[in-house]
Amino acid sequence: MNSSLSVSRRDIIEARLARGQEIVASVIAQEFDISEDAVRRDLRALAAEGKCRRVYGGALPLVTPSRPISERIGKASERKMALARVAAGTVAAGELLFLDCGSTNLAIAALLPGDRKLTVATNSIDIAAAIMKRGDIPLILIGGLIDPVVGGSVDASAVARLDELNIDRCFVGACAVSAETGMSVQEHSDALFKRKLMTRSAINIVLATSEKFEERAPHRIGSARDIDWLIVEDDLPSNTRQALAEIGYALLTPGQSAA
Amino acid sequence: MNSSLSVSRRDIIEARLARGQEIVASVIAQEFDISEDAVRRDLRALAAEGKCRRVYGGALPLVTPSRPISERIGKASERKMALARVAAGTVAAGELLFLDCGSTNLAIAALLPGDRKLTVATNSIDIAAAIMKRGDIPLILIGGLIDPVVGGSVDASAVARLDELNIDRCFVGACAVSAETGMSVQEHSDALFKRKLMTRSAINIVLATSEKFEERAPHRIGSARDIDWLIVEDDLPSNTRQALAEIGYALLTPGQSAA
DNA sequence: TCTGATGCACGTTAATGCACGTTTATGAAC
DNA sequence: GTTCATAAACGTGCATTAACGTGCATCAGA
Repeated sequence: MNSSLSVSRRDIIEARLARGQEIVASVIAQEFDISEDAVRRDLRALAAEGKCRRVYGGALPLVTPSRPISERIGKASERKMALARVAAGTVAAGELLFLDCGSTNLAIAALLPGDRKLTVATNSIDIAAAIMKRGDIPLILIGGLIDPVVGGSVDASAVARLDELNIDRCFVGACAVSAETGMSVQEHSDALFKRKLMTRSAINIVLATSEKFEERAPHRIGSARDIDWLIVEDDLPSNTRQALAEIGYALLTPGQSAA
Repeated sequence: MNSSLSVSRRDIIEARLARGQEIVASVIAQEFDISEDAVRRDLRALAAEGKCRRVYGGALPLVTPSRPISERIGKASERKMALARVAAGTVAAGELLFLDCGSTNLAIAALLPGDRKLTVATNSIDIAAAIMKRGDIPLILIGGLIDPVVGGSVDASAVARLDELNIDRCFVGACAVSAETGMSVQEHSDALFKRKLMTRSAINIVLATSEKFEERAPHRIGSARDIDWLIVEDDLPSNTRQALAEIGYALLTPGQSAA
């Protein structure tokens, strides 16, 4: 790739930090095939410019509230970011990912590792914009008539396009989740799209903030046997968590993933 | 012909930079079988012209490859807005419009009248985002593999989708325009897409700021007989304007439209 | 002859990797 | 809970390599 120029390498690191990603020195060293000394020098320089916070083992983005406000406004809460970070950590090199519509999945777009030859497909305009802004991940857009509520295409034409993809890992959005009724969404066509989508993916993952367990929605898209992982927050009540586990949901949480 | 050879090499480097590619001096030297000194001289000259950023080992495009289009969004200058206003004024009620990729067309998205039962189709992520943000115009998105330079899908899959649309009025983007060579763009696949696009639309309109007449681009997309209107700025030199008119371009300008 | 592009020689500078001693985090032993 | 050992990460200095700019000679085309 474009690793031959040291300045562009520093630009790449800076872009990742600006995106909110953590930088691990040893990972960068391996990715660009240079010694960790060189990486440390880059990180030191970036920290000197105030672009990041230097920590033992790498660098952290500084969460300045002064960043483009428009970017932060609609941006996911810290809790969604935590779920997204777990989700981004599950991806394997070379996979074709699908990011379904949804604000939590939008957070994933910014946090995906940039060094694993991933490809991202999506039907969401916002997620497409986020991936394109990164510039380091090939993007396949699923077109069709845009549903203004969903913020992406979920019509028959979009469903038809799914047959052209062999998805490795799919992050499915859901409006409401419960142990009893499974996962549901508001729109009928959205539900049709998601059901088809899950059949086209080897691995299906749903991210659900704790609010999702309070919500109800009319159109069911599936239950435990349809997905491989359910990523939930640390504060989800243990009885809810137990109920989910008994029905067969494989749970992941930020706390457990950090360990 | 030595000098013309040299010029063409520099043009090639410049075109690559314009496409967002990074330039490695040693690679160029080997590719053209010249010494690195000559390459460095080229890069120094380009940097002096403000065409690139000189770095140790080569050169980087000024706008980082990651955000080619999104950077330009901000400066949808008043001049582009003026062209876009003329364009938006041409639409008739009930039409299916197509907004091709391009910052000028992005400006149209915000200026379209909201009360004429329009439908908008586009292959541009940024334009889709703009239309969706309005919320008052139905939107059809053309999907496919996203070309990061173009900022939208222009691959074979996108071209195939065009057959499903009967477009009433299409605003086609162009990188370079001239009376002699017609309208051209940087990317090959983009050119293929635009040529097909124009055959699917009853009316084709191109918006060209005056800079477009100074630019050159490799891939021709058409000439006077392929479009119905060419919208240009008021300050376009009258000899250029006359040359265009003689060849058969039907011109529209903000001044004339205001009258 | 003149111009401009080129390649080469020269001293200079930037980026890197390695060696060295120091600091930090972690976990086991007490 | 404190102490201590250990390994990983750290910073610094240094040598090496690649790229740099400049000046100059050369060569082809005008």
